[in-house]
Parts: sequence; C-alpha cells; structure tokens
Amino acid sequence: MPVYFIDVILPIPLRQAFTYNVNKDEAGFLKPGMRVAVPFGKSKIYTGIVYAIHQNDPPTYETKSIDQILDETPIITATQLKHWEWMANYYMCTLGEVIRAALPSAFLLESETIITLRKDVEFDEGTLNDEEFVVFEALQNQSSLHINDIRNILDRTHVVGVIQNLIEKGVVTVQEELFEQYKPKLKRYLKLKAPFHEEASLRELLDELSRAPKQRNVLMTLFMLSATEKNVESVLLQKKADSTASVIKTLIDKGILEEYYLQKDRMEYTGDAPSEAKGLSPAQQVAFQEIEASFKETDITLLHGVTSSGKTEIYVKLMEEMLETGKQILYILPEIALTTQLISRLQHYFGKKVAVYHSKYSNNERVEVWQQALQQKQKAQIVIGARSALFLPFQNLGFVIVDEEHEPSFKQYNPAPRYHARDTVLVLAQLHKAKVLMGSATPSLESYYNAKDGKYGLVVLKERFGNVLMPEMELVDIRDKLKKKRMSGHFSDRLLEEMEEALQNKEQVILFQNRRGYSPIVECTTCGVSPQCPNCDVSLTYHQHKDQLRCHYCGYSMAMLISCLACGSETLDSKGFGTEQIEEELKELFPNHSVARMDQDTTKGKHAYAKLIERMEDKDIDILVGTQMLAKGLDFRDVSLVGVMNADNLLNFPDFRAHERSFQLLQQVAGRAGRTQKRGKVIIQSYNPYHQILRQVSTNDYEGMYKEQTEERYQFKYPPHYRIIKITVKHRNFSTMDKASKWFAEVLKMPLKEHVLGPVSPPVGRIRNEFITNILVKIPKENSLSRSKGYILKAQQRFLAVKEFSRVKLTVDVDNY
DNA sequence: GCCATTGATATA
DNA sequence: ATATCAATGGCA
Repeated sequence: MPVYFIDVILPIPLRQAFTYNVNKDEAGFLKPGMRVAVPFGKSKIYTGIVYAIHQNDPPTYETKSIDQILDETPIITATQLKHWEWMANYYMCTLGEVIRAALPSAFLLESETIITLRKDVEFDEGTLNDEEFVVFEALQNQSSLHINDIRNILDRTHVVGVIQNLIEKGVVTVQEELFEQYKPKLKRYLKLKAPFHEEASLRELLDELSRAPKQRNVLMTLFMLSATEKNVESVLLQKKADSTASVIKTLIDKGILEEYYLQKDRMEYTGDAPSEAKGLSPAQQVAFQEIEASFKETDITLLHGVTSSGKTEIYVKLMEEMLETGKQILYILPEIALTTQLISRLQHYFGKKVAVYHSKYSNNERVEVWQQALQQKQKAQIVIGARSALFLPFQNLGFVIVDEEHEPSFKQYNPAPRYHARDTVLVLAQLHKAKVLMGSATPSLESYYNAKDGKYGLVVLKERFGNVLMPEMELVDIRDKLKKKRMSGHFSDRLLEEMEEALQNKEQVILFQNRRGYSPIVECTTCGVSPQCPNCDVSLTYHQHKDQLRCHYCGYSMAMLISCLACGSETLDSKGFGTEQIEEELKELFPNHSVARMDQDTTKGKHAYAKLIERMEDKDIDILVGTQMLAKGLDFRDVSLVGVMNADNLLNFPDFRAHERSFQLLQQVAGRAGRTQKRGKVIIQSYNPYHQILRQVSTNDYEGMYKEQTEERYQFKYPPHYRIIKITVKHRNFSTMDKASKWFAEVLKMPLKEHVLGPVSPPVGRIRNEFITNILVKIPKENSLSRSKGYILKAQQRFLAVKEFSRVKLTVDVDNY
C-alpha cells in the first residue's frame, strides 16, 4: 500500500488536480513547483506541476505512480502559484490552463509514440498487406518512426489499426518517449594542456614548433587572448589567429591543446558598455519627482504624458534608482512595440542587465530567461517583455512598468486564460509589494477613472520633449468636398495641398487608413447582392494582388467573380477602400515619389517590418500608408504630415469602446507628426467632422473626452462603473445554439436578474460554420464579483449536465475589454 | 457486413 | 486536452 502521495496539476482544462503515489524518498525530495512526468490516460505521459505532498490515500480510486521527477529544484515559486491561482479564479479558468500559458513549452514535455522494428522475431513478409508493407519498408531506412510520420507515409489520419496489426504480427514494437526539448547551447573553448603550464616545458614546446609556424601562431594568439579573457572560445581563436580548424585539430590531437565545453547564453548583448542616461528636461524632472512622491503614498501610479514627451527617459531614470536596491524590474509593453528601437535603447542604457522575453523568442531562449529570473541572475534583473513576461518566476520584484497601458493587445482573448496583462500584473506587484508605473499618452478610461478616484497616483506630463509643439489638427469634411467636386479619389484638395508642400520640403508623409490591410467589399449594382463567405456570415473582401475574394474570419478564398452570382449581370462594383487602394491612387497622384504600405500583408515576412522602418529612417520612402500598426511607438524624425483618410469607420465600430479607441488611435497617429522642432500637421478626413470625438481629438481634449465617455458609460452600464462578463455560446447547429444560450441566460437571470443581457447575436453571427451568440453579465461595482461568478459557475455545471448541450462550446470571458 | 466517422466518457 | 471506446451511418 502506497503511503505517500502528490497532487499534480496538469496543463489541461480540468478543474481538479490528480493524485499519484510516490515512495518515501521521492516524497522527501519533491517540493511544490517541481515538474514530474506522469502517466495520464491509457498511454500518454504528461508533464505536471507538483502542487502538494501528503499522505491521504484517495479512497475512491487506485493511484498510479509517477514516471519520473524532472527537476532538482522547483521551477515555480510559491508566489507564482498564488498568483496563478488568483488568475484561474478571477478569469474563471483552470489552473492547468494558466500553467499552459505561463510555462515556456519546452518545460511541458509530452510523450510521443515511437515505432521501431523488431529484430528478434522472424516473420513472413508475405503476410503483410500493402499499407503494412509500406510502413515496414520505411522502417528499413529509418530506425524509428513517430505516429505522425506514419500518418504522412500512409496519407491518412487513422493509422492505429495498421500499427496494431504490425504489433500482432511481431514486426514492430512501440514505446512512449519523452522528449527533452531544451538543450543548453554549448560552446567549445580551448586551453593549453596542463604539462605546458610550466615555463620550461612551454619554451621547449615553442622551439619544437618552430618548423610549424601556423601552429605556433595559434599558440601565441592563445596567450594573447587569455591575457584579457578567462575562457578562450575556439571560434574566436581561429579567427584571431587567422588559422583553420584543421590546425587547431592537430594541436588537440598532439595533446598540446585541450578542448572543453561551457554552457552559453543564447542572448548575449554585444553592444557597448552601459552608458549614462540622458539628462531629463525640466518638465521630465518635475514628472519624475512627482512619480517618486506619488510612490510614497500609493503603490500604483499612472503617468499621463502626451506623445513624444519622453516617457522612456523617465522610466530609465526610475529603473536606475530601482536597480540599486537589487530588486528585479519588469517592463511590459505591447508585443508590436517590442520589435522597435526601444529594446536597443534600453540595452544601451543598462547593458547586460536586460533580458527580453516574448513570443517571438525561441523556446530555448525563453527557458534561459526563466532560469535567470528564478536564480536572480543579474542578466535578468530587468526583464522587458510582452504580456507573457508576467509569468516569469520573479523572486524579488521591486518595480513594474506597464508602457502604453491603454493598448487593447494586453488582453488575451483566446485561448484561456483570457487575462488582461495590465490588471494581472497589478496583482503580481501587490504580491511582491512592488511599485507599478503605468504610462500612456491616452490612458484607458478604466485606469484614468481609478487615478481620479484616488486609487492610483496620477502624474501628468503635458509638454513634448524639447518643447516641440503638438501638431496642428485640421478636420476636412469629405461630404462637402464631394459636393464641391474637390476630391481626387479618396484625397481631398486640402490633404493633397499639404502633401505637396511636405514633399517639396523633403519631408515624409504618413497616411492612416484603418481597413486592416483589407480591400473593399464587392457589390452588384444591379441587384445589390455581395458575395458571401460560405462558412461565415460576412461578405468577402477583394484582394487586388491576387485578384481574389477572401474571408477575413476563416481564410476562405475564391477567384474574383466576373458576373454576379445572384442575377448574372456583370455590374460588380467595389465599395469601401483599404490601404491597397490608397497605395494605388498615390502612385498615380505622386508618380515621382516612393510610396510604401504597412499592414498585415506587407509585414508578414520575418524582417519585413524592420526593413520598412529602416527604409523609412533612411528616407527611402516619401509616403507611408498603413493601418493602426502605424500608431505604435514609431519614431520618425522627418514626418511632418499625417493624414487620416477616413475617421468614420473607426467611430462607427459596434463596440462600447469605439469612441475611446478612436480617440486613442487618432491621438497616437497624430503623435507621429512633427517630432522635431518644426510643428507637425495632421489632417483628418471625415464625413462627420462635427463628431464630438473628432473635435476632442483636434483640440487634444483628453479631459473632455474622459468626462463625456465616462458619463455615457454610466448611462449604458459599462466599465468603469460596471464589470462585464461575457459568455459566448457556439454550436454548429443554429437551433441547438439558440436553445442552449436561452437556457443559460434563463438560469443566470434567476439570481442575477436584470444584470443579465441577451443572448444577443454578435455582428458576425457565424464563423467557420459555427453559430455564435453572446450573453453579457453586467455587475455594478458595489455588487460582489465573486458571488456573481459563483452563479455563473453553478449555471455552467448544470449546463454541462444537460445531454443535449454536451457539444455546445461555452466560453467565459471576464472583463472582456 | 465492414470500415470510417462522430459522439460520449474518463483521465488519478 | 485527448485517447479510447461505443454508436451510428455509408458503401462494397
């Protein structure tokens, strides 16, 4: 009878932990936060996290024993586990789901079935059928195959049967194998073998080598290098000595040199030594002091600094001070901003104390940063990263910066955990008793509300760095221009005039068109029908470069039609416009200037984005057209004009944040203009230039926007006054989905009454052949959030028990904004 | 009648 | 999540 047990969390969406038995030694060795490999289900081996060690034998089932222990020491701290439990609880998902999101995937190994040929058993090849023979033959060439290889070889998904037959006939055996995905990168180093460390023998050796000048040269170079470096890398030696690998090999073979291997960090900063931060301007200095003062009162402070006011310098100054306390610093910012100049700037300031962590980095690199943070290595004293960086095992976090705090990309929508990085990191900071600075030129209403409410400190920086003026804004009424025939394509005469002028002055122009790189909708002018996606409830959009119609949601594509599918007439016309079309028009309007486009389509390649930026910096591009990508952290000195092609499609977006988002986006885009001494100009074209938000954008009236929007939010019961939980119901069958969602809403309405809204169909009611509907729960600030969540959880449990709904997909999104 | 696909179910 | 088992349905 086993006596010792461990509870293991597996990275799966199940609420419960799983109990395994261990022996006495293992029980003594294991600690919460270590990884173990455990058998799960009939054949698989999973990696799990030890949650607890105890002696309570589960009464209702037999425990299995663990497969192996994967760590010497925990890779997860107690604080992390606490934080993750909070996340699972708050965002209504399982701890396993949090773990899956949190750990670099190299930490979570899964077993794979390996098929190998049996050598010990004789069998008759004639008994094999065609498929079996193909597998047998493949195994002649390769010693082992994965299940997936066999799927590829046989070109079908169900291969278990074939493998089963092969096992029965004694041809193959299978085993489950765990793959260690993380391999520390090793580098080869060279040193002189011990006997030659003595002066006399060394002299002798050099004499001996007088007839081998190349080898001698290598040795001399080695002496030279070891004067400055502790370990001499073989690659370096070869290069410095201008020698070849074979010469070095000879020296090793002769027993003169000795090779050894050391683990190397993949990401080594090789730039200059850290440099002093630039001095702060008087305005920055004031803000800096205000932040310090604010931190004496509260733990969280919001820095509202207009675009190009030099927030980064303030962050750097604060980080410098925090470095001295020896505590760790986390700097999180939106994914896209990470690809820019910011990292190199920070590395320039802090040199080797900066580690970078985000999804673009390879698995191995992420594991290294993880270990460095865990061991409190200096290398990771400052971690700069995207939202996932908040999962790192900080031991002693002292300071957190959330840059571009308003960015919607801090929220993860799919898969679970559907967390908001800004809010989640606040809880993390609280656990560490760390200070948090959130910065933005256009704070989110929620954060600004909290600041006004006294929950956060608030520091305002109104002045742009170097006293550069805020750009001059001009609203252009497209409707009026159309009437007066002053539009050339999508360009008003005003915009063209300004563009001419800027280009003449050798300045650059940025044009903003928020049609996500997609091109127009096609419509038949005879019958008004536009081609629809067969799998989703949306119109297909036209893509010029492939002459295709494509679905934005499922990726479906078809060749552009010649005639209307409904009435057959050849009167297809396009409505709306995207960046592609603007680019086209520009090439006609400004044939002598170079035009480039920045959107999802043109930044797909690995370095495409960086290349565009470089070309822009080199003034290789005169006019840059792009989507909202342009709004994020780009800093070009010679852009004097920013044009917004059409502000209306932003404002008319069906979302309660549409106005706030429009304000933020337009302000950020406008901020790209005139970052140096000359005052920039922004032209916003719109059909509705009297729209409040546009007025507020053009006068930089954040306060006005804030007041009006919070008022509106109050009336319509939205955050920051109410909390929202969105429940999404999906099913292939409309009536099942409909029935299920109505059932769920009814059950919720019993305890939550009028706070339950819906079910309501979203703008796109069907995606990938699944029908979708939403139920919203709006919880007033004064009501208990956890109690409301309890009701939802209970309803969810009852829902799962209904047979009819078992295949209905239900997702819960807390704070779905 | 057999094979393949879809659905239900348990995972310790 | 996912493998496995049971049930259902299509085609030789």
